[in-house]
Amino acid sequence: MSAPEFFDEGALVAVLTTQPLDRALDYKAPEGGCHLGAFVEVPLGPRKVLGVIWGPGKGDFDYNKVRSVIRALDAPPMRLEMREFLRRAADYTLTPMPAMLRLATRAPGLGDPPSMRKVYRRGGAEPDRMTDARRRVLETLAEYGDLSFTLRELAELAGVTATVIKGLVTQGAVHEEDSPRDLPFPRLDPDLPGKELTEDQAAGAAILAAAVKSEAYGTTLLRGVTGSGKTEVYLEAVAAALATGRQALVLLPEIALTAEFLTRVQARFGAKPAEWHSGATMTERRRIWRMVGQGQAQLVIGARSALFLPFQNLGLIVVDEEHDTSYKQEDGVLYNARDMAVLRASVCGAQVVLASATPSLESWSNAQAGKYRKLELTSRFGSAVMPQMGAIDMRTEGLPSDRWISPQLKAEVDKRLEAGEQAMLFINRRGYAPVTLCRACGHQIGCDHCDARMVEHRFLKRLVCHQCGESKPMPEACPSCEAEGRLAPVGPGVERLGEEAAALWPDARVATLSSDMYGSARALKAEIAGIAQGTADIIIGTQLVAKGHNFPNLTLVGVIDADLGLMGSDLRAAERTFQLMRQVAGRAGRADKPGMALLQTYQPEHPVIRAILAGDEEAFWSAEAKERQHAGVPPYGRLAGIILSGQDAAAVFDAGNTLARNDGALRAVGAQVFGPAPAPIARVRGRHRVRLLVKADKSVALQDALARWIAPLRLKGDMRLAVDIDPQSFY
DNA sequence: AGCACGCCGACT
DNA sequence: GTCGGCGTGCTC
Repeated sequence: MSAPEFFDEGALVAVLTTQPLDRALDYKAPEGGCHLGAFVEVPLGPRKVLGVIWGPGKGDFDYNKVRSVIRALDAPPMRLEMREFLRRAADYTLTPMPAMLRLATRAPGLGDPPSMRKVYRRGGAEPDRMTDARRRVLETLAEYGDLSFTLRELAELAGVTATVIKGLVTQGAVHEEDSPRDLPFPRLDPDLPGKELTEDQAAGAAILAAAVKSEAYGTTLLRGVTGSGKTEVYLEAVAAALATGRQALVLLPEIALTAEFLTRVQARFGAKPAEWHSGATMTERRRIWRMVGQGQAQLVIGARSALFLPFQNLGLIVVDEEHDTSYKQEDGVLYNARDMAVLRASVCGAQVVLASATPSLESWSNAQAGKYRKLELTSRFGSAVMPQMGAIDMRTEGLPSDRWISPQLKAEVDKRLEAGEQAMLFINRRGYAPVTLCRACGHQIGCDHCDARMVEHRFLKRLVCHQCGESKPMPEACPSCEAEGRLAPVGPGVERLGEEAAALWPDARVATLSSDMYGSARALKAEIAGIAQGTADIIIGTQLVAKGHNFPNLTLVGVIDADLGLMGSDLRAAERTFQLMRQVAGRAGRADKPGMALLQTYQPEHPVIRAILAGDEEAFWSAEAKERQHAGVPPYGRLAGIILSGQDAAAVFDAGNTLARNDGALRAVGAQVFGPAPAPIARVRGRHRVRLLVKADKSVALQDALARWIAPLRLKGDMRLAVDIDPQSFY
């Protein structure tokens, strides 16, 4: 027995709102009735709130008190598969449904009638007098044929003021009309010839295209080293989806690198796709949300939240750089976009492509177990080869404590400079120095709100907390002992490395790339594009440069501190270091020149460093898999974090202890609790945080047990509890 | 999330 | 008396 698809006026309907209520509420269907899944406006207390018709009403509320839905909004109803996706995502992440629904309704003016704007095109009449300015306007319009423009566009193109155009409108020579502001995206043409593919790539593309055409769920792990043409291959899967009239979504981890990507999409399909990210304006967001819902955006390139757009006919989701940690949302609703992509695809019968040169151990083991199809691209495009890799043993380099570029690395950079090639020095630390120490009393400057140290940013002339974003001017005197002029930077950051490089190579052009040094993503994109064209000889960069940019003239990558990330208790530390090193190394020698990658390390015999140098990925993954299997941790066991936070440290800890003591629901399924312990970030914006870790066997229905476990806990005051399924950060 | 209700301490 | 703190509970 299936739910009715339509409810007549006055019928009882259950409405899920975006307000944090724990269940749907009954309402009467509005005048004219409403569809199942319809976006509606309902009265809630004194307010009007957004909701979705979730099903027939339960009828367990005093009928006389049931109020009516105000109106159904002008948007296609939420599809069954979307509701199913939200429900299952909520179950998996233990997120309340309203919070899940909020993710799916993140578009402003969702119910507003289409907003209009004035556009201008050639009118039938001729102006009474012809002037230079008027002629330019008419010529511009003639040049572009039937197209129409906004006032501003036309004025700019013709080089006239708005007054001139308005004058022509009164004469009838230019026609003014209203047009919907939210325009459909230009059609993408999947039949345009793509880049020529190698045999290897063509075979992979054919497999993916066939999978997409099956219109059934399936996940493929697409593995290929940098430059192996992963993008070209999965764009053929996109082409297959578009050719069968279905929509496609490409998720990217870092919005800063979409410029290059968009160019490639445009080259393949002849037009730009929709671009969904946090920096988009309200207007853009609304346009994309609407057009996706009307099927008039065929392809969306986006950050993780694009997963919650109202696709009508989704056939393919690509998760590029699937191992990237930024796919894990770390505040608000805690979800991993990679996993949710697989869930969404399985619900709507779409294909997933997880693309990476260095997959996560999770995906690797799923492929190994046969749950995912495995596709490998082995040959590199063109004549480039993988770089020659080597370690620099820092124990024998004898560097002073305020210098980080070893003589050996310097010598190699010198060679590149002489040859007119580019070198990159990589360090995964933003700012100037990670620690500011008082030489008089030993005090380290920390954040007033968090338990993190403040990082000096000389570029901004401030101390910045990388945890909460708090910043303050660099003080003259020590805040603890008030000694003046004794504060000293300790340790390297990307800015300080840039300084050292500028001193070592005074005649070279040194470019320092760090996300916080550019006012906007646009400025950063422009800088990166410039560097690729050769505006710098030495590139100093953070994380940012490890991600997918193509620098054709780059032949040397030096990793300043390859040991960063090998320390600590993070279960994924080794995996992450391995991935990062491989990616950085992949930057070198992409085009027609052989590359070299040098890792500065104090522990050259460490298994991770050795695996990287040997280039033996299978050996690394097998060893790492064995370790995790032995420890019973993901992906061979299950982990969940419980984070309690509040103003009162003692109360938060007490609540944690209460939870830990009453762990019957967990023991019943054989799960263990560890903690409470101070959370990885023990204090954020003045709130104390305590974490418990729950570890269980892979076969355990962990979410159910967790829900039963935390249900009896009554949180007082401002205390909050968040469940983090599959936590990513451990320190 | 808001907002009302209600139960205690400090004031005109 | 009553103003206002914020803990508790409700919203169809």
